Amino acid sequence: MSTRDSESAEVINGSDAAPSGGSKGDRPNHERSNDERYDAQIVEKKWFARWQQDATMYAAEPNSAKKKYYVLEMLPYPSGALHMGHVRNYSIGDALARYMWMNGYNVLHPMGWDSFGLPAENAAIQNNTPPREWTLRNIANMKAQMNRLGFAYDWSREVTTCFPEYYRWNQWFFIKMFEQGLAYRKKSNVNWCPKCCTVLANEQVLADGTCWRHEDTLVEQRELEQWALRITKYADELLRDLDKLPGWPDKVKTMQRNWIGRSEGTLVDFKLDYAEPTHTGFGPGGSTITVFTTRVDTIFGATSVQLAPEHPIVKDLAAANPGLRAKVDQLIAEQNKAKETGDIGEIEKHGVPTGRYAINPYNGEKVPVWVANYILMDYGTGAIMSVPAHDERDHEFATKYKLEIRLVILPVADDPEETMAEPQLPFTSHDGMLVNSGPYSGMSCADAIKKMVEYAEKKGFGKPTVTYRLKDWGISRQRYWGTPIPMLYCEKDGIVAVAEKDLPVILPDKVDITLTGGSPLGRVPEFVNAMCPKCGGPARRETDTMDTFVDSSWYFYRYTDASNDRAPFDSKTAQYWFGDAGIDQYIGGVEHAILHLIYSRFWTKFMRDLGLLSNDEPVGRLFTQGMVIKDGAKMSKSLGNVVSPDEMVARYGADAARLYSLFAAPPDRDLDWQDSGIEGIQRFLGRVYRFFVRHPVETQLAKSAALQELSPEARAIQRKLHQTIKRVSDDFQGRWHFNTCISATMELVNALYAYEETVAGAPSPANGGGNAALLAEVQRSLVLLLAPFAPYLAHELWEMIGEKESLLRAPWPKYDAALAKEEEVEIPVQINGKLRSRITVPADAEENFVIERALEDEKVKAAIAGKQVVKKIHVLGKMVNLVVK
RNA sequence: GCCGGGAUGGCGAAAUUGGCAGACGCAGCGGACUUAAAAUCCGCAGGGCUCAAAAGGCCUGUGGGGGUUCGAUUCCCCCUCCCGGCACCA
Repeated sequence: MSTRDSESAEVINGSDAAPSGGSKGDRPNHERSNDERYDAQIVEKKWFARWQQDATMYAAEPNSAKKKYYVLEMLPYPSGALHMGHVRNYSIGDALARYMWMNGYNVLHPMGWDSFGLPAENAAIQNNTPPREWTLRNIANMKAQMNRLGFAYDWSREVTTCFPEYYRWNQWFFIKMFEQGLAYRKKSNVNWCPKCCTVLANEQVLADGTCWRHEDTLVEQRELEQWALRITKYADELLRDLDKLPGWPDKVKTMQRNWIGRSEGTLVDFKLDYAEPTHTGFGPGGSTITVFTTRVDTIFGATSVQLAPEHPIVKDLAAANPGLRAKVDQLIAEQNKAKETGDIGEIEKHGVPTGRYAINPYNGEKVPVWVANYILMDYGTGAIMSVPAHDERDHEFATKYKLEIRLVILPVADDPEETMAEPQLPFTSHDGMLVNSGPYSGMSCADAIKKMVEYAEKKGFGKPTVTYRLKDWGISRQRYWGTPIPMLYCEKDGIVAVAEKDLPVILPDKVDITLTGGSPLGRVPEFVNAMCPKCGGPARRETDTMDTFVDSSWYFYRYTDASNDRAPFDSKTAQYWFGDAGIDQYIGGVEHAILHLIYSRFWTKFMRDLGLLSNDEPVGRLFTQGMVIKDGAKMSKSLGNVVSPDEMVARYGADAARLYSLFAAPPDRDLDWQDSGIEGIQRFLGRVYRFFVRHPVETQLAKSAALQELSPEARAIQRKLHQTIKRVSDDFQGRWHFNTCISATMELVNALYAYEETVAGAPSPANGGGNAALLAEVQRSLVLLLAPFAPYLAHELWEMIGEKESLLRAPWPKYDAALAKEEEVEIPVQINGKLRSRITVPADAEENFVIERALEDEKVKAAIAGKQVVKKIHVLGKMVNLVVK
């Protein structure tokens, strides 16, 4: 699923990092400080080893009475090594998963590999390593990296899409779609990337006409027959159901809306004029041109009809007219070139008259029929009515070719005099009044559209319609490393699906994958030659493979029942985890806003209609994290600003890398990586650790001792603790600003150090009494607050304070409003909105009391001397403002 | 052109409901510890002016301009710049 991973394999090197510290000889003076030093490498290795033996601590509990929570990060393409974007993505998900566990939920938090795809083939060609081998080695390496980073995944549910146990269900789904007419063969102009040597889906071509994997390579147009999935059947539902997704970012929903591109309009038949019979086959009563328009109200201003160069009528006309044909071929060439360079929006408009006329059914007027290079055959009907007065493109074209421009809409203004003023052309507003439009003159645009559509329907020359920009999903790929399409071509029976009992169609191992000469599978006779399941005769296998986006369209259902060999998954189990609303929280990059996130919505609706699911949508809440950048630019090899997670782990530890990626910016914003920043985090972790070393507490103390008789300083710490619990919990519950969760925790630690400084000896449990018990409670809570973000350190401290139960299942600390409440507050006093003084009052002091105190304040007295207080504003606990004259 | 998002110290950022702008961290400066350094701990710190200095005081400040309000980083109008997406889609 990863877009453009070019990082090569790097072996995790955390295990052979140099030991920190560096003191070799006897240096008794520094013994103490060395004991206090936190060595992340040693501590993390210790817990890493334990976690490998106790993987079950992460597993979801299927029969639990707890409430379920499904948190998921987008699965990576196994490119070789994790990059910082992955670390950020997974740190967010892991923190959330751990938090939800600690809050008593039954959490599903799985991981897998989107492991089919082109890079494996390209690597195979370069290094002479089979794609499977290369892929599996990368998976092993990246899994080791994930484990070293301490992400708590339920590996018992691991999904690897290139395994037959998985892709057989791709084939199964495909056959179901074929049976229902949702998968079909289609000959059309398709996007062809000369570097990938394969067809691409529309979604995989970037705005500038380049390939999503090769930004320097323009995609070509080729006419090919290939398999397509009828996603357009769900176009309307895909659009409507976006309204059911309040947990999705507006940005993503807007992008999907634009992509689906629903447009309501009218189809209108223009009869081709037969006054000039020709030998082209269009005699009297000849052919009809159906145009699509969203502005039928402007039809009395139509002064020509424009056809796409590839329109069938143009083909017929050109066939009989070599002069026209040459010009049309020229227009087609211009259009293709513009499509390839992505400049279709800036193409210079050209057109040629066909010499024929069409009849406007509303007024019987004959208008010339032209062919123009800016009309697209694959949108609407490939034919438009041209209204130069009210459409920018038509206006430009008509001006260039001196076609008539006829005003039929006038602007409506408040002032009736202005209404009649001639607008600047083209006047494209929908807010207007019709003129020069026969019986419709005087109507508003909206009314006219209604009446005109009614009339067209009554007379049978037109009807309302809806068109979409969204096209069916072309999924054939002329490459090797993908799911074989389970179809056969039989001379007798034609196109036949592989029998279900014969699934999976296994992707053969030893295949010549050179890029030329069509689909590699076509060169494997054992694969190609098969038997027709209908007649038993010889049949040829389909040799194209599926787009890898098929793999990721339903993988998250497979996690719920990953080893099922009778079905893609068990419906009941999937229903438990998906509920009605889908995945509770999905986290990934915004680059999949269109691709993966629209395909998987489509797949869910298809599976629902198949009876496998009851949810309409796969993802209830979606979070798109920002990019990790450095020196103001996205990390890339060519810029040389790549930060390697392995290096960060080796140098600072996994906790520091994770904590920094959450601390440096709110997760939805881009994160500017600074090496000095992660050093600060390392210092913080050491600071926490040192405090625990200096103040060893037994956790039982926190549970047993009474918390009364606290010194004022201890009471302040208690207050700070509960304020911190509130801030961290609120941010988890609400807006997910982990940076402020972490800074709040830092403040608590700073307060602990200040406490230690102020009250000499007070923190020691040797003092006994309430203060020591409180300190134990604070330290225990601090570990819990850190656990979602820095699991290694948290586990180490948890053990140090004598806790035995699993930290991952320990209950999240409870916030106590009474304990968090300040007794006294400092209130700013403003005079005319400017800060002049501060007074300290009891937190719940009444207004009169506070204002009285403010007026007694020396600085305030000086500021208002000789003036009259005309207004007194008091906001409880916030401020006082005195307005004086 | 259209649709999103953004602009706050030297830097990353915070201010959650209109109420002390700059929490927290980085970089910086000063101090303690040390033979020294590292590490650690403590402190200072938006800009400007005033004051011998300090304390203090005053002015100013959240991209720019206007507005609403006792009070605006926050709400409204206009503008500039940056990032992302879409774009002859009829």
